[in-house]
Amino acid sequence: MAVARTGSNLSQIAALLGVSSATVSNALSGKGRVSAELAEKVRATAAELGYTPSLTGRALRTGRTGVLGLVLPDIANPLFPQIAQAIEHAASKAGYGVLIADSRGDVALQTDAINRLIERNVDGIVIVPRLGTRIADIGCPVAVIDSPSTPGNTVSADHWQGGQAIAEHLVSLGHRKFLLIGNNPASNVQNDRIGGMKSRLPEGGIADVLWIERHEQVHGKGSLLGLKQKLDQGFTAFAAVSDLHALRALTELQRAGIGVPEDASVTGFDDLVWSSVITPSLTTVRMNMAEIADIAIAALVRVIEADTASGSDIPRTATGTVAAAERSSVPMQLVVRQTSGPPAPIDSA
Amino acid sequence: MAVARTGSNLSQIAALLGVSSATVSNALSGKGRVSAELAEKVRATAAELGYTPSLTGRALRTGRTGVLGLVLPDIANPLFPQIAQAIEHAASKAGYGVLIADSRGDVALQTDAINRLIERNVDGIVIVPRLGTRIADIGCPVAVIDSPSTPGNTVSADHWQGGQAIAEHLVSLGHRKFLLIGNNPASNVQNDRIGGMKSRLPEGGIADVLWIERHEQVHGKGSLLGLKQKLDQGFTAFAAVSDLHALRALTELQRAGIGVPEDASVTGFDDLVWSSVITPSLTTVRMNMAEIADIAIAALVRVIEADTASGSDIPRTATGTVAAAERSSVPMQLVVRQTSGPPAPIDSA
DNA sequence: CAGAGTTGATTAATCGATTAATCAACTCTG
DNA sequence: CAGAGTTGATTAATCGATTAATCAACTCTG
Repeated sequence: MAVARTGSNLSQIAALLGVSSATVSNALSGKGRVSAELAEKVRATAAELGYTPSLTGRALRTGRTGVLGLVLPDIANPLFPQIAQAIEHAASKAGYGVLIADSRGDVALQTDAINRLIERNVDGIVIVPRLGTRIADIGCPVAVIDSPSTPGNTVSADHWQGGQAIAEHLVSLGHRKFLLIGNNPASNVQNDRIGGMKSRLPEGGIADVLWIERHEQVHGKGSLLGLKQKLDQGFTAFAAVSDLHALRALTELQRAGIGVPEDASVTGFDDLVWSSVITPSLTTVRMNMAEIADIAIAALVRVIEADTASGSDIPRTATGTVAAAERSSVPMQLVVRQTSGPPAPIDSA
Repeated sequence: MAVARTGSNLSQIAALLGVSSATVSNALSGKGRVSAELAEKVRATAAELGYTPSLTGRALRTGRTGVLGLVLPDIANPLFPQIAQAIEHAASKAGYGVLIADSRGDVALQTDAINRLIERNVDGIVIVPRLGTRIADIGCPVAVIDSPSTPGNTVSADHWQGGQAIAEHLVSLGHRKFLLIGNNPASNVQNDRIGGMKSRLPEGGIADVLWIERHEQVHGKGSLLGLKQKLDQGFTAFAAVSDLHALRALTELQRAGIGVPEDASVTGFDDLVWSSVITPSLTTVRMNMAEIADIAIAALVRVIEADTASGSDIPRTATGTVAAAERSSVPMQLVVRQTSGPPAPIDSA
């Protein structure tokens, strides 16, 4: 029944050296009192045998699995790869593995996903909540990556500042009449981005917001956004809250024979993989996911280790805390490419 | 030190009922001999206490962690979310968790990623290998999702048949001169797709292949593909091996003032999220990822369970087998949207 | 009704690592 | 040189679940 593992365990090393397994454990962890020369011998034999500690054995004894859960409710989110990669890398550096739990885009299943992770005894959870979802007290340390304006947010990109950066860029090019394209007004992220853009409007500037979900409820899914008419109304800058919607706007304008960027500028958010290869390539704003992930993991690990240190007398509910970080927002970076340019001279004919 | 867990374990239930923990274990697993009424009482108290077995304890004893690893070396792959979601769902149905390991797009790091998973004692690994990588004997059960033409492939979409479906569609619309757009000729998936498309060429049909990576080595990254000239040379159908490249082609054509689909048809592969919202929406081919994942997980679980059943006397190397499935390819499905249409009438002026 | 067989439970070992408690052998110090 | 303190190790319990081995109490059968 016992599985043939990589071969070595503590007692094998111990037997080989004629010492107790406790001594081997102490030597390798550097915790107990072991003479320098014996410790060296232990390390040598461990290396020779290719010993890797059984995380299962350790987990059973210490109560910590060394695994974090990652919950990304909005699977359709094209940022998924970037986020997953960054989190995995940051966690791996901190000595943790990452278990994924998908909620198939369904808000109700988000709780299921979280429970599945908890059943597997994850030490903590990183969650990028679906729009509007409040993270209830879960009973295990959590780091939330959403937006700085969300209560309980651990760390996230500074979407507001990103909006400002895009708006400043467009304003400096001479644009005055903006169509801001969002998807769902319930999203904190989208609201921050739009708020940031609006906050940098020049005097006399105009910024209408087009919410795609509302538009589609009226005109049907995948319908045109009517950007040609907007252009005729004098809008020259089409600033979307995501590259996804920017792409939609760009192709709709191109299809209508409108030149980008000569006749209209288009901008996005997120710098998705294809943003740089389309023609014209997309001006956008990028988040520093690596840094966000590092901060989130660091904050989470801090809570986990504080939990363990404080011992078992603390009631479980107290451990259901949302991790806090000193820096809760990371600046976004403007990426100027080809879809933004000065507005066409006004047709004063 | 002991962590305050959800509260209940086998011995607590046992103590509460005044029986031994072995009996509780037997009652819940249905393995040993337990009277029907006692079994019922055990189940009732277990439910009452909200007992969930400690997977760590079980793992230590049985040598199986109930966790699978997922290796997706090409993180930039926009299919990532779909794949991860499908695998997680299939694994979850089979009672397994999914640990991710990212190799940051680097082939060399693929091995690192795999080793990290093995150190965490995953029971098996699902891998979508990076182009051209052969999966060496890993020392743990593996399921490979690549392409039917790859040796050692467990299951994958039938990329060849997908290519045929797209080609048949375009041929039936009247196209005769195709530009097939690929990225890297070392990719089995891309070669299958292109091979499939070529195999359905009508008599006298022409199909050139444009490999983007080679093109960019000459003309620089993100450079134009020169599709306008191709159109002038009589090419009417631009069939890419991925939606990503189809999007690149589409925007390049649109930017050059060429109407899609009136003047040229464009098709992709994969049905990525944005394919349906761009204008015109993209004709493409979709893989049935849910079914592929189900088959892959089923095959993997079969190997894992066979391993365990056969006991520990079998040398470890024997367990490094690639899982095989009865059905190793799953048909792709043509999705006709707006970017494909009949070719423009020949300018016989 | 003796002996075999069955039923329903318990005992005790085990998976690997960690760690508090203990202990033997030194080394000091006054 | 007795007693306190230190050093370097071992002992043994523990985390939770599983399971082979054992056992007591029945129920048959010839």
